[in-house]
Amino acid sequence: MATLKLDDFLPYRLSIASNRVSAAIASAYQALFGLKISEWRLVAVIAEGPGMTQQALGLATRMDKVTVSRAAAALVERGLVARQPNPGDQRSHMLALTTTGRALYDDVAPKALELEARVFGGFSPKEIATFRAMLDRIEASAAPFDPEQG
Amino acid sequence: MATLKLDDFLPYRLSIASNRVSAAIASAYQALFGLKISEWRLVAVIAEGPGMTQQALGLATRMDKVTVSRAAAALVERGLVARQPNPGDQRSHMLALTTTGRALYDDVAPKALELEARVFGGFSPKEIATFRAMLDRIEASAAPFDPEQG
DNA sequence: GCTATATCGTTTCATCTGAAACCAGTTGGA
DNA sequence: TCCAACTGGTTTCAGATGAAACGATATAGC
Repeated sequence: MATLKLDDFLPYRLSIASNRVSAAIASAYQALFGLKISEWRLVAVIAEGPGMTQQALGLATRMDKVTVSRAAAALVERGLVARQPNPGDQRSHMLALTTTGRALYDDVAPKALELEARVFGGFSPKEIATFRAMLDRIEASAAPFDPEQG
Repeated sequence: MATLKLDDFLPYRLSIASNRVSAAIASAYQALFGLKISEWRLVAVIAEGPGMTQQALGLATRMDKVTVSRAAAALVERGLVARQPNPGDQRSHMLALTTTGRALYDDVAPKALELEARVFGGFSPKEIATFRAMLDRIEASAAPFDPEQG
């Protein structure tokens, strides 16, 4: 008879920790900037490399195309992102930050890093590197099970 | 102008890794046993220490009382869990596994450990301990922001 | 060219989640 | 012994999520 203590079960611990962090971040973004996490992710990726289609954004953020569609629509609606025609394909558009969007990004980014610093504040640079590498390995070994092929 | 590469942002990486693992586990439980993660968590905790109220289960699994209520109802409905009167308080019940429920648990637990082993297979015992300790710290430092208090 | 198939993005629908309202039962004071 | 405040649990409601169906455009094979 196998025994399993829930508190020792790593997938459970991982889920709890991740949910707590996400909840903290989500409520901060919402309160400070009226942004959802999915919207913030899009802004961050578009800021890095403007002129991406939603399909490319989905790959970059590992989010579902439905989520991307809704987040993009909200950002366009708020005037933070503009859609430009994609010369090569009329089904899609190139997304870029507007001036307002850029200003918001410049505002949010430092706060995001600050939040990260608070949550991972006790970690040394070496520990951060170790943790990041572990997440990579977990992500890779969990992916095969996962239907979504990000 | 702060720059933030999403792929380097730890809360993002944590969320992605956790979601992948959860999705893998959820679909396995669903396919093999018809259990949701919340239901499985309840079964695991009740197996460890029978005779808990839903309130205690919520604390042990860190799940919302609504989630616990629904998971418990589903398990009772399926005959895996039985409610016994709580002599000290008529608002609540003591939950325990039925014989069927115990049999299911004995069936699920090894599979759960197997899945965990597959996802964390590349980790040495020392790495597992390190990772667990890091999750503890993250959980602790994210909790203060989080409205839900255990 | 023309048609079948594939792709980008949106919409619809069914499910999951938790906040808030709610009901039943409990407790602490006057 | 009341009644007000509280607590355990359920129900209701609103938001988030993703699978599947859909419309519009692109592409490949004939």
